[in-house]
Amino acid sequence: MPELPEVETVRRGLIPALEGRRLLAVEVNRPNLRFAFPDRFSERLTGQRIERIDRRAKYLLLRLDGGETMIGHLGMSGRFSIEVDGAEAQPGDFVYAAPAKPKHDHVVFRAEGGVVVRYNDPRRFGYMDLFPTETEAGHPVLAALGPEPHGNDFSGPYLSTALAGRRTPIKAALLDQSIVAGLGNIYVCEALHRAGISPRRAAASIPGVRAERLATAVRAVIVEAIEAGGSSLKDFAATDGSLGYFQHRFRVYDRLGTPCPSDGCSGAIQRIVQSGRSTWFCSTCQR
DNA sequence: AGGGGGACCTGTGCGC
DNA sequence: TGCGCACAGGTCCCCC
Repeated sequence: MPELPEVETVRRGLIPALEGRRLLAVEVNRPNLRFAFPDRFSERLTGQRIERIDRRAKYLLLRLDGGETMIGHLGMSGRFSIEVDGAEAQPGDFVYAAPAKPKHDHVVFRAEGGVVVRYNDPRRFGYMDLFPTETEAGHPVLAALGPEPHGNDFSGPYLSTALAGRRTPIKAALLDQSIVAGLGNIYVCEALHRAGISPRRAAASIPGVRAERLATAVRAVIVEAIEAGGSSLKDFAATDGSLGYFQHRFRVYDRLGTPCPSDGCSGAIQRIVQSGRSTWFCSTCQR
């Protein structure tokens, strides 16, 4: 499912269900997702109060009152759903849609107030770990991440410097989480189209004003997508079962053959493959 | 060292 | 209807 806007949407959905609540039980239904769960995963979570839920790039960070943080990544198909146990549900409670196939409910979190949060992930590319919060800066998956695309550290000058000397296509560079953290295939395609830059162009050939334009496009597409609740492909739903609607604003992603939406452009959207992944773009206005 | 390709998984949609 | 293939929002590892 998730790039940064979708993960942020999930975070916002989990907050009312979990923040301030203690975990009463955590069922782990298999030994691993993409990697093995850490030692005593369930035991270390049980009894902990979730003080806050943060996000870094595509990672969710659940801050526990015992001093550890649970980190989670949704991979390609991970999703959380929330239910409130019928007996404890109150009018107006966040009673949320159940996921499709229970056989892929790999982790079930039961919290105070009858809250049941299920992690469902058919492809199991997701990931969960626990670490002492004070060691966060050295955590292997977090240490090398670049700046958030809508944060103050991401700018035209930063991007220009980060891309210097890179022979790789700009499409691949923007997917590199150490350059900018949180973009995936959708938002890279969309940002390059907005910036009028070809996905095939060498990253190093985007200095100065073009880097400024690209950074602006990246920021804009991420901010708009967060505001829209992310993009819902297939049956993706946020934790509350609602759908993001940014997919209706896609200009190029999965739009092969449709007219280019750029003002005054007579091109049509094409699809190519780069590093084994689809890229959609307009070769008329993206140079 | 940077960059490309394959691997990890299951599900779905399409053409025949 | 069934079958096989292509493809899917991510990232890690290996090899050049």
